[in-house]
Amino acid sequence: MSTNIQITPPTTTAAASQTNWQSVHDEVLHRIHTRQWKPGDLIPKEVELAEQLGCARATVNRALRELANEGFLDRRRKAGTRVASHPVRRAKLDIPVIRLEIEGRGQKYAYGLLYSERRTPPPEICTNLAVTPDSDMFHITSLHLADGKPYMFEERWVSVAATPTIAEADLSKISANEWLVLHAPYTKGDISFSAVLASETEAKILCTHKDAPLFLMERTTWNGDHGITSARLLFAPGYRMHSAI
Amino acid sequence: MSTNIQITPPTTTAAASQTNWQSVHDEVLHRIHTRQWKPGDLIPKEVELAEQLGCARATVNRALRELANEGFLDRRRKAGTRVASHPVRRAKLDIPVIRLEIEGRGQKYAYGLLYSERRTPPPEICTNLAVTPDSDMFHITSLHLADGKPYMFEERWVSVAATPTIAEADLSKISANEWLVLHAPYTKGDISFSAVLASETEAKILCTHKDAPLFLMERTTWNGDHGITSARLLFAPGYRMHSAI
DNA sequence: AACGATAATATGTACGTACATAATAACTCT
DNA sequence: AGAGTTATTATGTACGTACATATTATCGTT
Repeated sequence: MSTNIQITPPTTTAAASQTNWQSVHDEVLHRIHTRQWKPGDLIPKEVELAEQLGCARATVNRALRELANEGFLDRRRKAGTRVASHPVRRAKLDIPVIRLEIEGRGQKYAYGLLYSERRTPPPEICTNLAVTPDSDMFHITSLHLADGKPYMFEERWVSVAATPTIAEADLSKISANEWLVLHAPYTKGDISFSAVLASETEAKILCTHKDAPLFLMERTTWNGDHGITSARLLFAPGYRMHSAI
Repeated sequence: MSTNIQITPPTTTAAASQTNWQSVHDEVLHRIHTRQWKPGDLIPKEVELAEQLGCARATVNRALRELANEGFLDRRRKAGTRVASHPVRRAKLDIPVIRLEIEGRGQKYAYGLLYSERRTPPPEICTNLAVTPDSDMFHITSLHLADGKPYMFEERWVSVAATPTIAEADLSKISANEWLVLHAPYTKGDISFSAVLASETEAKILCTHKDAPLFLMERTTWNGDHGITSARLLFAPGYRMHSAI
């Protein structure tokens, strides 16, 4: 089986591109972009590509696996690899702790606890987190500010059963969000985004007017079957969430 | 031929799990979740973990690499691997072709071209896509419907230079969005989300009232240094975008 | 003490081999 | 022909070895 002639001692030479998985990745992507391989097309099998490009199958495998993750390829055993026919674009949303998001833009972060009470949850939270109506929970509302201006208004329910130590946390110093990130790991969660109108109260808190358009992020997190927290994050008018594709 | 003699899990736990990268992944995640390894902690090096878990370093490497991608670990050569101290949650947003999104929910999709003109772009599009004011472009607005009800209103500029064949596309049959996905691959793009109020016209088109809160998605895509298209997608009230974490 | 060169080291990658798995294709039996 | 079984095949994974690379740690030299 004919070695591909691996060229030379790979040392030293600033050889343009040795055949690494990244270059295979780029080459395949290039062929897709230039439409040599069109959506739906079956591309050569790993062994063939490896031979063509002069590298090991493992290397091709790595490259194609990444491309499949990124949504450019569809791969199935035995059936082979084809260019995704409906290129689902996969945007990666990094959702940082709000403090870091603000500080990352060079603004000054501040945080204020508005309200905190230990009480039983309302019905919609029960269904949301799958807890009983007599559960021991914290209800917390707080405001996050950037450069002194209201940035995000947070309303949150936290299950004490799921995170017993929260009773000891000083939530006037650290935001519930941030505390939870550090102390209450979760196994799954979901997040949704929508647009809503500001209520009278919300408007007052965010220093805007009633019926202003607000960006709303709703998050629920779980640890196994245990609902941990459910949060409603309302961003001040003008907020934009963005991401590269 | 030849039955491979499955070498059954010899020692270790009766756990049905063989040591594959997935199980290493889960085990590490478990240790993070149970706070055996806390945010900021340095975890054992790959060779040690491999020994502990009875597998090859490559297997551990694969598992840890995935965990780093998911944002749970920070890895640096020589410095080792530590639990991410500010767990950035990485939500994967799949942004499908709108038709598939609607059909995927079992609703009936319909599409109407409202307006299409070949003309030069306004200033904000020029800066947006880095094209000259005398560029040859298409300006297209259209409406996407789910079960006969307005779902999303699309306003889009497409550079003819970047996608010559669009002149031949029948945009009353296929949406510009979908046509572009199939015929104009891009190398990079960005996307942003915000909340806005419906203008008079927008309200009429989306069958809602003026000043209704609308979810706005703005997308720009590029092929290399070539701006391809810039779109403004306005979703009817009630729209929610969601994602798992 | 400051600085620069050098060694040490954990992760990153490449490769070849071997086997596992899923899905299809081919075949057999009724 | 239809149903069930077996063979085939492309991807998926595991492993050991070897080497690359980015940092950090160490050691001299000034």
